[in-house]
Amino acid sequence: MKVLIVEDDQFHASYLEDALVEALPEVTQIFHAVNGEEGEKQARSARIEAVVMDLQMEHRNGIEAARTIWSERPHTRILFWSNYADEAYLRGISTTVPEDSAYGYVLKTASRDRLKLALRAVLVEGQIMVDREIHRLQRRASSPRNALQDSEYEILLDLAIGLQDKLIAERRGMSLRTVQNRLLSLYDKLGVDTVTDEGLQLNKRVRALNRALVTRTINIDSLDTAQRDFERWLARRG
Amino acid sequence: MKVLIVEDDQFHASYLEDALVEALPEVTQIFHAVNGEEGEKQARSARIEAVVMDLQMEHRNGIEAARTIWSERPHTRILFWSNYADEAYLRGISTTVPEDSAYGYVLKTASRDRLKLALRAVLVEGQIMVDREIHRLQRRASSPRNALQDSEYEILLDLAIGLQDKLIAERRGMSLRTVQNRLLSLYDKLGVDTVTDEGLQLNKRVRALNRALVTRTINIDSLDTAQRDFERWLARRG
DNA sequence: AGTCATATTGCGGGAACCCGCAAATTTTGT
DNA sequence: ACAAAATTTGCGGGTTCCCGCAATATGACT
Repeated sequence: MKVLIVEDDQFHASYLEDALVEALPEVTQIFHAVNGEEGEKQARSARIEAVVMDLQMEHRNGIEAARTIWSERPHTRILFWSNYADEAYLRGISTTVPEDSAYGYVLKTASRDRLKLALRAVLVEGQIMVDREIHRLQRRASSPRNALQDSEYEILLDLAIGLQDKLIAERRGMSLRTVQNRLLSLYDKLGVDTVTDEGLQLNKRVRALNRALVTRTINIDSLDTAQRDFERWLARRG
Repeated sequence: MKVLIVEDDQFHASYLEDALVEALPEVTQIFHAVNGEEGEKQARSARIEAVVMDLQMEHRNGIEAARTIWSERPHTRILFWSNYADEAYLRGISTTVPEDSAYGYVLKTASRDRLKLALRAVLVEGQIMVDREIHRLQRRASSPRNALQDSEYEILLDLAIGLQDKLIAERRGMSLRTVQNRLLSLYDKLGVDTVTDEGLQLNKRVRALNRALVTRTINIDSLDTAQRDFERWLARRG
């Protein structure tokens, strides 16, 4: 069995490799990549079927790499291994994972035993395994109150890359007023208090982005991704 | 010699400890802390004079911890050890470091040898040692063109936490128009192109925050810090 | 002292933003 | 299928934002 480790931090990579050989005797070969782009290449050329993937990486992040890997070989089993329980990454995963492929999500703070368990469950047994901490977030994200629905999340990203109302309306096919309504509920859900105790006004848009970042609803990677998505849309639009 | 390691990632902490005992035989005791707050406490209670400090931490980041440690014992030698060459952290350090204390800045991607060298240079010899990558950033930050001056950086933070022009003007003691001028040059220096190739307009404020984050001029920690600074100012203002 | 560069400030106007109100449309529940 | 609930949309107005223009103020250099 061939396993690919995609991880830019050398310490974490070697720790992972150790855990891997301990936990899975069936592993015959271990490949390494230090960023998403390289990960995609190796997965392709070595016809990898099991991957352990960091999410935060310099060149192309784990979500994007997973997306292309799955598009080329949908049965690839991918265990995500990340520092944070970060809603931005979660959304990326749940919209990406193919119908019948196995994946898992483990935090780097998990014990070695739990990591080994997840390695076996996902890479060998083909199960779905998600860290409880993450799962809590996922539930919150799918409960009605206080959580962003996908359409609101899209608009949040649009806002975050600096689109103005009119442009968002065009991109998402809504009227101007609807966009503004969405923004209102976004402000509400993000807890944007536009007025301080002293009655001072704040800039809502900036405040919304600020809150979204601080609460880890989005992260800097997602700004990057959203920007590229937008540019692709621009190009198609002509 | 007693050394305190402040680092929330266990792998990095143990790697650091290994390097420390290899490089500095004069080390007699090693203390550990997993966040800034705990770091401050240990430094105080154990009267630590040498610290290796991660910058990115959950509870209180390295800059803030260093600030209080230095305020209590200005001769403490601190080696910062961080993942990123991040301008936001840099500004924090250069405004914090006392006149006659030693410090250093090493990237986690540096080789083990370079780390050991820095450990000796800073903690034992009391020298200043800054990774070349960082130094490049520092120079760029102090060269006239294209770099933010401190007053612009302040305004960037104000913008980033959502203050409107009028409030910034009050806080910084300038006229409204001056604030707007500052914002203009800020937009310029951050490379905020408000207009896409297709002639579409973008929201400058949000765009500015976006760019500042993506170029690592500021980071999410600094949003947090700036917010607290603002609240302190609010309280004083009454 | 005098000249030139740079910063600060006021004024004014067009565009964007925030949002209340009310009508039209879609979705949901039974 | 029908009513209630939620969403979408248009209109309009009060703010805030962006910025050109021009008058002062401040600083630097000779």
